[in-house]
Amino acid sequence: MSFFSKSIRAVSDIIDEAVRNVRGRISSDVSFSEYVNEIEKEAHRLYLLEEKRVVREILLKEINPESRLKDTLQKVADIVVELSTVIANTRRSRGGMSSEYILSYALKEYGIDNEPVGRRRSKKSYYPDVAIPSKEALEKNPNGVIALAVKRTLRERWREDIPIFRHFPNAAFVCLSDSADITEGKLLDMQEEGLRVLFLPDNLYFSLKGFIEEDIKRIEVYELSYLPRWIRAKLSLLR
Amino acid sequence: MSFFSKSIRAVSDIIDEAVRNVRGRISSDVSFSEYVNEIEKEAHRLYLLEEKRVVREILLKEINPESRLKDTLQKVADIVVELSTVIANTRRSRGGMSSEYILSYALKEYGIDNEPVGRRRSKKSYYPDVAIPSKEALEKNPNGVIALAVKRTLRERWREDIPIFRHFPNAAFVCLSDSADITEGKLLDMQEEGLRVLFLPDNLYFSLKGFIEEDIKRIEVYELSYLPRWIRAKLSLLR
DNA sequence: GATCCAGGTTG
DNA sequence: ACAACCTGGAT
Repeated sequence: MSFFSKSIRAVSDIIDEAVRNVRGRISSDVSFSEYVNEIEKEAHRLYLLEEKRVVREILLKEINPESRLKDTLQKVADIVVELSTVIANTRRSRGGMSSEYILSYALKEYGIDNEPVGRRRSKKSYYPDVAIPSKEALEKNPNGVIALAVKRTLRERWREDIPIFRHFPNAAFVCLSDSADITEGKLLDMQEEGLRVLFLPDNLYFSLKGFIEEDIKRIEVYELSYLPRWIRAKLSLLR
Repeated sequence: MSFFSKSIRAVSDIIDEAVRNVRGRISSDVSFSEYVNEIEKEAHRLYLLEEKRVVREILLKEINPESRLKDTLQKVADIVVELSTVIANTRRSRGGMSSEYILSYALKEYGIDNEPVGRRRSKKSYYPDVAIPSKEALEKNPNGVIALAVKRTLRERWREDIPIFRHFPNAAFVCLSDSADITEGKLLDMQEEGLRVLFLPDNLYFSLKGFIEEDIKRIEVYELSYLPRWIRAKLSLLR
């Protein structure tokens, strides 16, 4: 781990603060989708503040503050290039962690027992990101568990999560960011590749509702705010 | 496109120079795997030089060279953060393009007609990266074409390429970098998920040969140097 | 050691 | 406009 990443607050720290900040300012009748997205945005804002703070710290540590740029250009350029990789990949990893934690947290708030699966999947690489009610159930009772895969944005990466639909009869793919890159073409591809249950942030769902009702017959597509009710309905069937 | 990325030489420019440089220094009996990996490394080296040149250019353009760091810290930090995203993602995109071009180029050198498919796949998102003998054949004669998916490194992204094995009877996954992250666990997962033909750089293949022969029965795993011969054998069967 | 992609660039 | 890249370390 680099100096950069070990100087930044833990993901859970930032999520906790984001939750406190969002709680203080939203109304109690906010939808599940809005709640999740508000936390996500606030956590992102906090992270970027953190990031800039640490970058300034590193620059001051590595370069004499009295020096002129023309004399340290080579060194500054080296730092930029080296930090680029670390900053970008820290963002990636933590962005993903954040999504999983936020979804897990919000579901608990809505009374749904669940456990984030974490990176440690060893043998079972097709495991989901969030297990309902628990990770243990993934092993002991795969037919009685609800398996959620979550991504902030999609790109082509949604394909990586298709296997959960073959391994768990009750699975769903959750797209978290309300500015995620979901398109009609992607929905058609998802349908073709075996994605079976999809939750989209409310705004994205409603903007695609017409197309979905017309052309997507083999995926159950729902608005994110329906997720807690969908889970409860599934759980009552599984009981 | 940012100033950064439009100031860097085109991918094909760098590959061309890399090929010239490598040609001038390798022996004529080098293996296909070594040839590909030498080009890949030289292209990478040239790219990093380019990158640093452009970073220096940007710093000089954005910041007064006479200024002291303590007076421009905020601005330098802003540039670092902003450039991080661009630099890292330019690397990603171009790294991928380079792999596809290099493989395509090397196959042509070995007398095998092929066409890089490019990003434009519109409807057919399960298309491969390199089509033999042509992109046109992907549509017109999917059973008579050889479809290659190529990645520099794997991470979990190899899963994205599994669909080519369902869509093309003659398909192979090619792992290009001789320091790619291939492991025994990944080979087992690939086998489980339906990857059927895999080419690994010679060094990686031989380091895993024992495990492969013992535990990987449902993937045809070959050393990269065998690829041209494998393609010719397939082509003669398809004819 | 598998998975993330606080994601812009590429064609 | 859009799908695919991951010259990839952090988690």
